[in-house]
Amino acid sequence: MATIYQVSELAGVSLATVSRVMNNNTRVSDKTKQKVLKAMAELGYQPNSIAQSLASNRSNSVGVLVSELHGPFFGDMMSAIEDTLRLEGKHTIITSGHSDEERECASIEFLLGRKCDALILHAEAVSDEYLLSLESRGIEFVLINRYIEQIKNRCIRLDNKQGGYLATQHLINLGHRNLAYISGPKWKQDAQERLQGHKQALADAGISFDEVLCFEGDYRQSSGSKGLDWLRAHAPEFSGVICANDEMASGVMTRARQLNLDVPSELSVVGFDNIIYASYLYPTLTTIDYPIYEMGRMAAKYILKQVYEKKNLDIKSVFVPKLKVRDSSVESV
Amino acid sequence: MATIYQVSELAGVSLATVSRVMNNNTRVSDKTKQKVLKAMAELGYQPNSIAQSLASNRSNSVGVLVSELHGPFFGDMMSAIEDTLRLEGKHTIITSGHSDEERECASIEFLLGRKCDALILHAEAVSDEYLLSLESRGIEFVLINRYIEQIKNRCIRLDNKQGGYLATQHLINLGHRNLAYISGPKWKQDAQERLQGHKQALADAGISFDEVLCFEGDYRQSSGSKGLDWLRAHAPEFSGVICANDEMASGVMTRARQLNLDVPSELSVVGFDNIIYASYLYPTLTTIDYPIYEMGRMAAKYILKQVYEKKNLDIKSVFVPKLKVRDSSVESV
DNA sequence: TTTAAAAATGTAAGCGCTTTCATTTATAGC
DNA sequence: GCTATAAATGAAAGCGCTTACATTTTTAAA
Repeated sequence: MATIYQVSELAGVSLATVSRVMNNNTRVSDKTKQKVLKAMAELGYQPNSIAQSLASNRSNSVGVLVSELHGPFFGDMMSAIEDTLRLEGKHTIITSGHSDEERECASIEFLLGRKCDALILHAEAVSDEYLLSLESRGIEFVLINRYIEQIKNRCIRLDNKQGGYLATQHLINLGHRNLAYISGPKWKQDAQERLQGHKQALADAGISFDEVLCFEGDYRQSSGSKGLDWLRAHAPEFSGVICANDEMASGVMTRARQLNLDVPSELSVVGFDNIIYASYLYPTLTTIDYPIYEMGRMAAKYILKQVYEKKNLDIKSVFVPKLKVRDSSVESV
Repeated sequence: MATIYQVSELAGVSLATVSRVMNNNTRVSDKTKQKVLKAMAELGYQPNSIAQSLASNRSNSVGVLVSELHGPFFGDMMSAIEDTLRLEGKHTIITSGHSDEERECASIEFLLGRKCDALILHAEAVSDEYLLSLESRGIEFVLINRYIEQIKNRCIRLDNKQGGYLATQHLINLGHRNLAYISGPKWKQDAQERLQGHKQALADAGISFDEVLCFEGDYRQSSGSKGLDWLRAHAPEFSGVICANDEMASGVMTRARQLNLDVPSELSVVGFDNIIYASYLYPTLTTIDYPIYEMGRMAAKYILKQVYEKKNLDIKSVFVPKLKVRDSSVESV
């Protein structure tokens, strides 16, 4: 592997000059520049990124923390981030935190140990204080799907409350009055917000919220099934159920089928996220679209702008959810 | 950020000694070791991984190439790899190649430029020659789901042919004689092998293979739907369809429903891969289990063994597919 | 004790770049 | 042609580690 030294020798210039043409910022005469470029091509020179990092104190890598590496939601998020960063020659180091405080923390420190220039975090379990402490440590980062007032400009988020509102309003508009809700884990911010939106929609329609119509799931398929069972056992009758994500909605539909409860004629189901296979389910799932790809892209842009000084990037921090009506919800009879 | 120099000063030893306790391989007396450890703790010292990499000519990072960052299949693969490598303090740089020769190539060179110690590749589009050239460049890598005779020990793969065989045999055993097949893109090795298995199973059952019962899809949901339409328009009657992956099978089921064709009573469907939501579909999908998580883990182990000299790791290169019977396939009437 | 071998520790030369500062060369106004 | 200034280039000092080799200390056999 050729080094900068060999290039400088072949081109008959100093190291500094070669370095300059590589980082084509400083003024180098066009003539020498061509000489250097020619030498580089001749030697098939590739700068050693490790050495660059050490000397410039910049690794050109950004660390990403997701909850899980699998799952359609995070897949889209990672895709968006990697696509965007790669175009600028930055690389993406991905870790998963499994929604666990300790593991999220360990992942973040791991990324920092790797000298990432910045972090993009989908951190669920770690405390606000910890995140704020990153800020005071001078670490560059951006949060996806989390809101902390003190650092709101670092938060790329969806208006989850509005999403919860839309989902519930949709069923109310279809004439449903008795609605069940399957929530995500209540310690998660997005779960809380979605539930708030649900309550608000009920209130605005003059329907009172009933605790017994609300089941706390864990965002996984199985807890949708479990939730439906629990609700049927404990709650008064209901004609529709709103789920805080699509996977639980899928669980509800699966279980409903086992119970010979027809979706949507006997039970309308609404999900949240609009993950790819929401439209593969039967019936296809009415849900709230979460523009995670766009948000991932935006997070990457934020970093490009703040850390890598790319100009002309408009940063938008709050995204608006949209109702996606499909076959799993119909008018109440 | 404390450096090794400050540690050495505080501990009253030389740089070399500090370095030695960090890489706790060489002999350092227990007494000095404790002194150094204490100094490190006191300073909150974290080694600079970039400097380590430069000095040791080892980045402790492994590059991973997948086709897509999203999708349940690659999600599991990445999970497995990251989980395994992280335990050893290695990090994972992920890129996607989108099944496109140029992009796969660019990704690989990108990873190499980042000085990855090794690569784990799910390369579909790049040529055998290119991959062989990596070998001769002295690059450490392992291939997932691809077989090249000359470097077979670097290939972690599933017996795709056997999988195709099992899927078809399953329907034959259920009494089906008229079977359609929806293949993946024929230029992909796994698609070819799966189709071979299908043909073999037909042959072993004394059924002749009919080109017109075989549709070439692109592994995506939509081409399953398209395939079903095409087959119904062009092929003789069939009571079962084997799909080269689950997504296309899902497409078939969706389209069948639209056509009022009942699965499984009028059409048995079998998929391949056993991705997570194969069991969420309705009816739940009979499929071939692809132990991608185990294979990802194995690829990572291969690297740990070959590149990072971890001992006591058994490497297994060929994995065996298993039939997973669910509700989408029944006896032929 | 004496001494040779083994164990522990230190010295210093890189790893391949970036970047500050000094020096040389070109440019232009007179 | 001669300066004053700007532009281009070069020299060299790091960045924070690892590691070959040299040196010192310990251990144990004679």
